[in-house]
Amino acid sequence: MTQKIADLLFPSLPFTTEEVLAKYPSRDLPQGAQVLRVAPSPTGFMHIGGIYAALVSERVAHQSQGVFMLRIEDTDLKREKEGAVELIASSLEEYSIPMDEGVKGDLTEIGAYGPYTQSKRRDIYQAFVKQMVAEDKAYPCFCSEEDITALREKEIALGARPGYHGQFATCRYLTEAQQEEKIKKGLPWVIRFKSNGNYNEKCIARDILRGNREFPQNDLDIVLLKSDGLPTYHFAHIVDDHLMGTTIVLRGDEWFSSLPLHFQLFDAMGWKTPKYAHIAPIQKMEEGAKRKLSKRKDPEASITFYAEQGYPKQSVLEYLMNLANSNFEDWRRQNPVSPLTDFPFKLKKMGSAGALFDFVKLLSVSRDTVAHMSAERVYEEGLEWAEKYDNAFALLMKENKEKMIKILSIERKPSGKGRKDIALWSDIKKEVSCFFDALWEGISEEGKAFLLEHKEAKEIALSYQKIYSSADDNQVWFDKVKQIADEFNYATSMKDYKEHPENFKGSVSDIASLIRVLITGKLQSPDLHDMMQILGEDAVQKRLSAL
RNA sequence: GACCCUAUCGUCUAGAGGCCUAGGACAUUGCCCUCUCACGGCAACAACGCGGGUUCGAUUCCCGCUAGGGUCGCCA
Repeated sequence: MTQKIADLLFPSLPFTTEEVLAKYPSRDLPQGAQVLRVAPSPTGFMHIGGIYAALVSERVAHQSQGVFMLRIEDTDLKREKEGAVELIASSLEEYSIPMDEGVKGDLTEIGAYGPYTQSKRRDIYQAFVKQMVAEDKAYPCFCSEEDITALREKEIALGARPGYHGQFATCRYLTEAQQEEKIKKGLPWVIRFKSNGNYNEKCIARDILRGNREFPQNDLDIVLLKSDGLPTYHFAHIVDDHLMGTTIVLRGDEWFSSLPLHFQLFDAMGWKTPKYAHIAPIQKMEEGAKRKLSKRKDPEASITFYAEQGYPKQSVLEYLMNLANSNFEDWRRQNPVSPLTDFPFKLKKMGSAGALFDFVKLLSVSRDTVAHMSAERVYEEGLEWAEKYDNAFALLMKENKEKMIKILSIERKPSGKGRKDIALWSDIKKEVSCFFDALWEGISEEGKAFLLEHKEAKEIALSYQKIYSSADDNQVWFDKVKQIADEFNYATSMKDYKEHPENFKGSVSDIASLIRVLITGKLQSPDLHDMMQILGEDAVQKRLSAL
């Protein structure tokens, strides 16, 4: 009976649902393989939470010998921004999150279950929606925006639940003749789901992370197909994830409440439901309260923030992985140089409460990550960053490649137990500034304060200057520092000093610090002897006599 | 308003009735090491939101309360 209406609504579709289904055979995958996808909207903004979800999804898929897809959910033309798809695809590429199927940075698509861009799947959705109308599982609705607003007001006034449901779902009760008349009149329409749910009865929603939860059944006749002919999220989700063979739908928390609806839709189509995992959004602390990272208010919500500030991508990934599975850091200690992909990630170990993004911890993770890198890699990645965000410094780095690598090599050990002064690529400049006249900013505030505390700083510097030689090896170098210490009545051994501090003006530590301040401008630096070797005799002499 | 989710040190968390005197990491503090700063090592500080049950026993199970968060769109 309703076939007539279905034909009237969709007079010319290029294929039937049977033909579509035939083009999407079930996947031939090993036992236990999972198929996951990440499905962002091209809004021109790449949220850090999107990378988080993608990282986790990719791990689950590839660890199980499965498939990871990138699907573009562009069914809302109003929100779409130019270049947004490229941004999404290239972000995944930059963060080394490899996808097997989907849209690539150059906008081409790979994979046999496409297209992976929803706006290119319009006919597919329409074929299924047409079938639903024919089967009386969906119906056209001619309500205008004003009608819907009026309906809501009426419901609220009556104390009823808002929404298009039950007796309030006016278009549900239109006769076929009425439908036909309205269609022929050219009234705009949408297709709504004819829900058979009863709000007063319960249903069970299963979630991998939260377990089985009880919900009221869904009785909302939600929109399946919008007046522009594109599907809503709900319908696109059902159709795509069925056709593409998704086995686990990993998505944000905000979808949890839609679970009864989605189960109901799968059921109406006669399809097997995938498993679901809802993850909590990343939060931030503001005025003592946690709240979701907002793309409007929080620059750190966007991954461009991390790129600009110079956060190494590896560090961000390590931190996110730690947020996802807190035992990651234990594993990392045991396996300091293994690739991230060796970590046995467990979806079930993810927490269900929203995690607070902790920049102090991120920085700590990053220092550690960088400490494990070779000087060459630090140079290369640092240069890559500088070329985008600090041209002048990039130039200097390129002109002084060998010297830069020598500087970065000081106290750098493969074990990662060496220097930890670089967390961000933008830190490199500060750490090498004393080696280049163009960057040298003189003695820092703390350094000046230190010098003021030591009245005889100038004499010490001059005495030391006389005996310093760049030919000295580390041992000789330090013996000379001690010699100066002795000369000015500073303890040459820390032990002596600690036992009888009253016998000395200070310790060799003060002498070393004094030299360090004059040479590097700072109170902290990697190995002083090595620093002075690289600086060279002339520059050292100049700095020592600068007081 | 209705429905749903979440709740352990400052932060990320471990914990799935006795293994908990609640463990780890970051941060903080102290000590040690050392040829200086750092690195590293050791230690300290520091938490089960509140109230009822169930139980011989509850951080763990149940019920309230409270506090955060989410959903209720022709946005995803």
